[in-house]
Amino acid sequence: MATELPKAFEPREAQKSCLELWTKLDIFTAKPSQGKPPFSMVIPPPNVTGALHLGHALNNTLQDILARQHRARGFDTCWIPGTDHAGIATQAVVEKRVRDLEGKTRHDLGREELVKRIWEWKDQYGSRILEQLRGMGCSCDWSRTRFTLDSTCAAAVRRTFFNLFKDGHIYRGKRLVNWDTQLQTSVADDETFVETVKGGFWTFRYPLVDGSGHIRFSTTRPETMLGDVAIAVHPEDERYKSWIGKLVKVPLAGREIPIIADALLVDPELGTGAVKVTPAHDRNDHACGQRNNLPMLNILNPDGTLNNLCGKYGGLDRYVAREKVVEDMEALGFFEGREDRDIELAHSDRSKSPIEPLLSDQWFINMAELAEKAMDAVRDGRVKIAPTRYATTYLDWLGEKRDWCISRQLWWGHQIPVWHVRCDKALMEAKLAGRADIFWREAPEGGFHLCGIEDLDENILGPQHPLVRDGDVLDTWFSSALWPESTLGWPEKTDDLGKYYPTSVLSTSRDIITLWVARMVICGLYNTGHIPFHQVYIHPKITDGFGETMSKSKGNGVDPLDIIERYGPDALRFQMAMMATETQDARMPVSNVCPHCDALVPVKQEHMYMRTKKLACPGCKKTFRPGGPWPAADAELITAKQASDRFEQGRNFATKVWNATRFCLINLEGYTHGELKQADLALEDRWILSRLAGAIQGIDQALAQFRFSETIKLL
RNA sequence: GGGCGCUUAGCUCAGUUGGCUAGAGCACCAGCUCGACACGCUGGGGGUCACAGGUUCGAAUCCUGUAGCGCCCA
Repeated sequence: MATELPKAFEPREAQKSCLELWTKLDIFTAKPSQGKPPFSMVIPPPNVTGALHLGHALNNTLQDILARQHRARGFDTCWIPGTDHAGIATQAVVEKRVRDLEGKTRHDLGREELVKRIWEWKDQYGSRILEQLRGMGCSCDWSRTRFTLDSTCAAAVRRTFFNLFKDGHIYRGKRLVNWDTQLQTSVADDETFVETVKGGFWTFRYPLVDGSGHIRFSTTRPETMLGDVAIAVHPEDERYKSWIGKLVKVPLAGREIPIIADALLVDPELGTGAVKVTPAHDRNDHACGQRNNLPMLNILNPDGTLNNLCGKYGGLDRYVAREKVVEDMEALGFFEGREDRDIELAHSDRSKSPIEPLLSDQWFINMAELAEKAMDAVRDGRVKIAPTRYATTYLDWLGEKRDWCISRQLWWGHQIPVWHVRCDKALMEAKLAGRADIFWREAPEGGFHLCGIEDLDENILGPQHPLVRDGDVLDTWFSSALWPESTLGWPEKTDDLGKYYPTSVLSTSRDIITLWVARMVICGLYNTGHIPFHQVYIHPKITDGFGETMSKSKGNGVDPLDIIERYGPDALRFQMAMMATETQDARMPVSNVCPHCDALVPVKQEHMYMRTKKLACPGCKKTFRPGGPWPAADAELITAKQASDRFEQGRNFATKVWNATRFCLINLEGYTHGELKQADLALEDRWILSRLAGAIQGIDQALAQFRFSETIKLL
């Protein structure tokens, strides 16, 4: 018993021996055959692209506290770790590497080769996240580690899609996407940036068909007149009230379109008070088109030229056509003037070319029925959300029942298991009769869609009718939405699924309540008939010293390993739990550690977005690069680690515990363990024991309410 | 534009159904080389609880309004 501890607490040594001990004892592996009651959680899978920052550290610390508390209280605890393939983000990273290193685009490589490269990249870098989790001391069941693209998850994705397709929840529809005309692909909103460009603001007029006058309107994109299907005015606008319902002529298209009333699209104070409506090429117009049941006329080819709907303008680049359209309108006397204007225009991150809103074919999940069931699960209390106010976010969003667009024009992800074919219905019926693993139905664009549980042979209908697989992949959230059941082995009836599903607690960030939490409830209910988790805990967010959330693009994330290296994992965890208060987000002002003299140099707001490439230490005057998610090491400048004196409190607490233990061990030298009788105890000993019992009780109560900060104080 | 949240000490934050003199850590000041611990111990200064009204015996806490900040959705 008489082991004297070293005088100072060395977190690094302690961490090493703890990790070894934990591994040796294998205490984190859940064993469903044990008779203990289950306590299970799934980790919100971080993107394989990114390193973890303090936001993850916070969430994972809180989950670890819950896991360890339940383990200590005799639960069979199963905390499943894993990572997310993060379609767009990951593909973009690897595409950029290929472009930078080899000067090739993904089209040069081809689909198969690119996907192979991404897997290689993932195998190389994906483990970093799991190392970070281990380094933080997370007590995950590593034997059950999953990846959203591994075979277990793939089986769940396939089965879910097949069932949804068969049950008629999946349909093909049109949607406006951000189209990159140079790369000829759609890009996500967060892959675009807005830049102010010099443009024009043209005013034209269309003649009323009954000859009673003209209606004037303005536009920044004259070429879209070729796709106009209506002119909208405000229903209360006295100038136009009597014109609503009348027809006007679009001179260059020879089409007659109605004047309609739309209070949402039109601001009567702006411009002429009349707006042209091009529902296929503008977001607001598209919404207006849907509200008013207008046709959608697509006038663009994928390469940014006008298509053959545009008559003599067909084949012209949209910008050439713009000039031509203006000229022709002027020649016809319908042009009223042009003024210069700065336009806020979305550009593609990758090609830097202007984005065109374009209508394209996509796959959707119909939310009407599925969303209602997910709402019921929260309304009747089967799924509890803490803090309770976030239930509103969840219910409001689901209440809109907006259909979920699940197709993405990418190569990295679960490819949509639908094959297109054109042939006679009789052939389909003959060839596919009795096949329970294939479901088919007529496609709205003609021919048939076939969905298979396994990949389909393209010659299944004979060589005259080859199947063509849909090239799109599923939205990353589709596979994440299955995470609670897929990680436990569904659709197989595994022991894990029986014991650990539904999971006990889901701890996550509030910004994905809709994208992730709601969809997990939807899919969990659909797949298993049961909710995926009993409780949802929404944790606060860590922001930087200026109240801004940490993100990769802002460059203000802090690597937990920097903190661990300087203060130790216990300090990190202590501080994370300390910051997890009920009501608000917590600010974490950080400093760069001068790599030369170890001085702390506070991070300032102007260092955001990695604009500052070089800093001088005010102490030793030497220069370094501030810490951040840089893509690569800098050959000339050392990159600073980051630190914050906030963590000293945690470090000091860890030292205090260490020394108290040391004190006990020194005093217990020669003491043999025996039974304690309350009567023998001195008053001060009884007091200590009662305080201990009180603290344990208080902590259990606080944790049951997810009051982590309270817990730390009780310690 | 709609919704949610926040504003308490120099800094970061607690303050649960309204109820003793509004608390903690860091920073600051003073004193402590005492056998666990200076990454420590003891003590101290520091607040018009964003602002303006209201309800109440009593408001940081409840209500209304104003301002500023943040987030989500359009």
